[in-house]
Amino acid sequence: MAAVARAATTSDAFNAIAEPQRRDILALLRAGERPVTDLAQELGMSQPRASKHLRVLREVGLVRVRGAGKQRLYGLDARGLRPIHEWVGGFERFWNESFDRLDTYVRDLKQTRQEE
Amino acid sequence: MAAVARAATTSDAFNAIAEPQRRDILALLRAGERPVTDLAQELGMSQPRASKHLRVLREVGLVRVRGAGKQRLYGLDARGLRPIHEWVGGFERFWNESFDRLDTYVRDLKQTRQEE
DNA sequence: TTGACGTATTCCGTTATGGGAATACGATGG
DNA sequence: CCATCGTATTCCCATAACGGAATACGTCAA
Repeated sequence: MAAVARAATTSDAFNAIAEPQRRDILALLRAGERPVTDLAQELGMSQPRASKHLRVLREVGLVRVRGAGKQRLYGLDARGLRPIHEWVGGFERFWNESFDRLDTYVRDLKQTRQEE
Repeated sequence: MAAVARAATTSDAFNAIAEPQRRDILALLRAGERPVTDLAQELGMSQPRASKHLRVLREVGLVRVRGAGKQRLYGLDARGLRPIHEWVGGFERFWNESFDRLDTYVRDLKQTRQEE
């Protein structure tokens, strides 16, 4: 426990949605609650895997579980996505406006020789 | 090269912005182009570290570099954030609407005993 | 050329993540 | 109580990812 290594982890919404499969799960859940098996099958992944992803999603609060008899129904709790939407939204004017500036870059690149 | 292990990597915008420090960098760049040293200092991180983060951001296309004499100026290219904004936006109605549904959950939790 | 400055990269160590397989749990129906 | 279904967890592996420190590069000035 000397070096710090990886700083953050899969403990916030940003990280949670960085995983494609988790995004898929969230997307599916918009249609309504679903048991793990359902999701796993629909997404073509093993049940354990789906469970793991759901765990992460649950820990960050993007998903809720509800026991329904023998099953456990997972449901979406999108509130955690709002901060993300807002953060990204803070760049909205840039992805429209930035073209002028980009032209400058592009022009420059021809002599700067972009590495890689 | 048997087990696949981690599927995706830090090769897309979603992953890029999963890192708090990279988000900070992007935020700073909204003010305009900046050399690495500047960013590093302002964010209280070492120069190598800043360079590494900028590399990731560059590889996903969220940032552009431009050689300016002895320096290299980094600039924002927010276009890559748009898809993210849209994806997350797809959940907008849920973080407002979902309260009704949440009530159901909450009511249920009292008997289901949410683990952890 | 040499030196200096600004910046990128490499090497190393640590951590954590995603996946697979097997297994442990929990609840329900007999 | 037992078998079973649905689901979560554990164990293990391979890999990638951050961080730090040292170092290699590239460019410009003298």
